[in-house]
Amino acid sequence: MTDSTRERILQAAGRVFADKGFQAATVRDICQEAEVNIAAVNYYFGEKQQLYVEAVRRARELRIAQVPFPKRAADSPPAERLRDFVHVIARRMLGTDGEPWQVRLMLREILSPTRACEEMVEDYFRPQFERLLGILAELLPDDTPEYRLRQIGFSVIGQCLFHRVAGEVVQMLTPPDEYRAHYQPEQIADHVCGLVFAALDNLSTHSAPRT
Amino acid sequence: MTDSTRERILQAAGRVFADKGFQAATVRDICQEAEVNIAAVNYYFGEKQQLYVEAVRRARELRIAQVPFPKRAADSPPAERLRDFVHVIARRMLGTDGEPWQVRLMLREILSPTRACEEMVEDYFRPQFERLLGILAELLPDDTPEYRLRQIGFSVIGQCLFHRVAGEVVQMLTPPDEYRAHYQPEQIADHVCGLVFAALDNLSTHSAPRT
DNA sequence: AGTTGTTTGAAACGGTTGTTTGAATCGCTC
DNA sequence: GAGCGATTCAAACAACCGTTTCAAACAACT
Repeated sequence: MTDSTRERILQAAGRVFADKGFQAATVRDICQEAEVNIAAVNYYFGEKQQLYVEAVRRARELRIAQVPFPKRAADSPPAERLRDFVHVIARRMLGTDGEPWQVRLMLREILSPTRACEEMVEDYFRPQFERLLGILAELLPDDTPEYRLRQIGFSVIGQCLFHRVAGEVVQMLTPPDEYRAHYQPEQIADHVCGLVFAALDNLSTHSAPRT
Repeated sequence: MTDSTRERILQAAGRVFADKGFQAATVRDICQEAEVNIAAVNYYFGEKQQLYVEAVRRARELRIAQVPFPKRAADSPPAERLRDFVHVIARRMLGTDGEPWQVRLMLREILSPTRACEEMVEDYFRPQFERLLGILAELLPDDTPEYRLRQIGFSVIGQCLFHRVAGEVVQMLTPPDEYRAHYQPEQIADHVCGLVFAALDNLSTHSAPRT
């Protein structure tokens, strides 16, 4: 919001932490990026660790604001709501709109959680995941056990997150023109939707899953 | 193989690099873990960077040796070969047999590739991925385009890798008893197989994928 | 035993780190 | 404009980093 010194430090810290990690990022790097004196970090945040925690929080806030959920009637068909959901999380994770450091910083926390992670899970991931489970419950037979809903939910998220985690390896394994043609966020979301819908169709008609 | 100084350094380096990252891991940490003098690192590897590269390579070699592919007739049904494949990569990524630092070190390379990554992709990921594509080609209609095979292949791997990347977050989002009951590597593999087989069934009967 | 090349050891080097200091500067009220 | 708290600045601090040094210990062969 305000373009104050404190805010400039927070965003510069986000960028530097995101592509170097906590240890490798130096407060001198961050302060140079923010065009601020070195002592400002200790003045505003006390220590490097605290700056990191607040930078992670800010990254999450900015990212959510950039790609909000579309307004849609709560009684629209569940298939449509699932499609919306996948597209939104794909764009949040992979989208080139906004700045990439925000998601990369969050990803670091997912991979090796620090103190900053608990807050991110409770305030952000959990409500989002509950929303997904609600949609899946409508698409599957009523007797589907909770644990299967969760497993399928993780499969949906996992397929999207994979391209954020392993994007560079995906690029090495895919011919360059094919990569450019088929690995935009929207297309990945479409593919995930297609695969999941196909599976759900089958799972809800043949009620017993394969063993 | 040999329990020489050099080998002890390599494995200690793997452990320390895996849970601290390249920068945060100090050669003093590594040498203390390996019970060798600090100078030994420079004697055997010249510099820290080179030690890192060789530690990543050793991690991969050890991990592959621990969970080999099962011998199976090449003309066995493709569905069976897919099941084998998923179970092997799930056990390699998530399995508690062997030591966990090996996979975590490889994961760091996937997330932010350094020089050590190219070799890992070409020698390990690419042949493994090609094997998967070959199986998928047998399970899908002949006119399925290459790019769709690859997308589905990434979906298979993505669902498994997710539990390695976000395992700790999954644990936070799942009731403890449910987690213990349903998130062992074998069960995750079974779930992925179930979902993928259900989708493939549907995609190969209704030849045109949903748009 | 003596010689040669390889491996280990303790100590030190220069450089960078996070953090602190104390003075200088700003923004404001009386 | 004097006073005062909030903010910025250059400089320095001790601690730690990767790397080097060089002598001691070892192994193998004549």
